[in-house]
Amino acid sequence: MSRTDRVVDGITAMILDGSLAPGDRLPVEKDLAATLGVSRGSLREGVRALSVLGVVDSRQGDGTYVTSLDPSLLVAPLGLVVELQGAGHALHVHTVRRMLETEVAGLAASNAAGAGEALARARAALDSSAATLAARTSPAGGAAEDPADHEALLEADIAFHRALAEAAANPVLGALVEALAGRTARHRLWRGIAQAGADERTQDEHEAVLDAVLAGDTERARVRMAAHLLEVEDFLRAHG
Amino acid sequence: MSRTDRVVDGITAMILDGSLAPGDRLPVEKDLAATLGVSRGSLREGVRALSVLGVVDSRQGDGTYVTSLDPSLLVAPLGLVVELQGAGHALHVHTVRRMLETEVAGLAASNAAGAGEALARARAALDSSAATLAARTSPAGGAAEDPADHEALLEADIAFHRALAEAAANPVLGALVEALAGRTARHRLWRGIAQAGADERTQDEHEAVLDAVLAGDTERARVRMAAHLLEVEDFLRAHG
DNA sequence: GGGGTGGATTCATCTGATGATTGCGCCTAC
DNA sequence: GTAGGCGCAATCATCAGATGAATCCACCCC
Repeated sequence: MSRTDRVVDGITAMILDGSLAPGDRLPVEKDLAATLGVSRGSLREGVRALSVLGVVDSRQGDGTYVTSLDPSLLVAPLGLVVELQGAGHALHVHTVRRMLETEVAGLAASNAAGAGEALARARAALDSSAATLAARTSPAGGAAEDPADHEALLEADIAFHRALAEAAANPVLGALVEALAGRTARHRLWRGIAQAGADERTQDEHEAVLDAVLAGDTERARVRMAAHLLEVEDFLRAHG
Repeated sequence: MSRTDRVVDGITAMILDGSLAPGDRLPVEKDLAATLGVSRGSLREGVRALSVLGVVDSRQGDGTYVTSLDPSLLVAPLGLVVELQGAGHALHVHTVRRMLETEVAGLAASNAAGAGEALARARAALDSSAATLAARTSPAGGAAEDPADHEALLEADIAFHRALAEAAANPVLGALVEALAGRTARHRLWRGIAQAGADERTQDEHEAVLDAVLAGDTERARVRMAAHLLEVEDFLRAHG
């Protein structure tokens, strides 16, 4: 086992056995290096690795702290990994995303009564994208999309799905969906959707999902979300 | 942006734009450090971080290579992250696991015809655990479980779910399930199940799932897997 | 032709030093 | 007495150089 691995294992072990809790500050580099029996260089490599994983956070002039260990933080690096998959497993990734988002819609519908704020954000996101679609200069299906419109629709799409995930009230589920539907992946998708002139249809599908969620109709919400993402998958197959 | 981040971004960018493909060898540390404009120490921190993420692999005396970038490799660090969640989000994690495994069962049933080998391994895993249950000295429900039996049941459980995931033929899905149902998490679960004397029942549930999968009955496979994992979740709530 | 051996290459690790940033206590001015 | 500014100490960030360990590969001997 390399020195760096010893560092990573040592620090995670300290977190697991409770000697380091979220928010706690790690010993200074020199002391921690001595404790773990490695040099400062090796220690820094290990700490940096944990930093990339979102487990700790180093601040110059201050110290190194254990993060909150929130799922959203820790799953973030998975997004990078999804990017690296490239086109090879894009369809597989999206299949999993569809499964998870379907459950998100179902849970959000079940929780509709207690998730008013999150659902209001979902509503606002759809209003925003509707306004963009109504106000844009070029007609639907035009090849010369306004890049600003494109960006606005992408933002609204992300906001909509994120708000639904919050309404589902499962942070692990939300974090995974966020990681799987990465920004660049979505960027590619939306390009294809816009080129096919299907952005208005996407808007309608989003509206249908939200209607079912707001009505607390779990099954309809699930089916509509699944159908929506199957459409997206078709775009992946056809234009991806 | 720190130097190390520059290193991570630089290397991932090279992979994304195709100048580095899976299996390729990275330039030697000195050259790469010069290219990225950082010292060797900073370069090593960045490379080590990517190594922990499973993106690259350094071998002393040889060189540093881009890994296969298989989902199973890249999702592995997620397992560590799940461990760190501790009891806080255990139920949330398992809820997501249930969702994914339900889909695994469904896909495995759909693919039953073309996944004979994987399903044979699932069958073998169940035979193994059945033999363990039949041969064990202490009667069911005994508090004094044989640790060896406990370990054997755990192994068979892991093998069963893994074989099903292979039959589902979606590597991303399989990798996620593997990460979510980590070894130590399962260890805790099985302890609770054994103490409650429910290991025979678990065996029956596994058998029911496999029957439906082998019959190619997607819906029955899904329902039975979901029901099985709901049982497990009840143990989490009661004894976790 | 096959197997062993040596050198060259490359990563692994350590040591020491310097700069940048932050936090905190003290000190001064009002 | 209080508020604001200043300086010092602590800490991480980064660099440079040197040594050890593992691997690969070509060469040589048999």
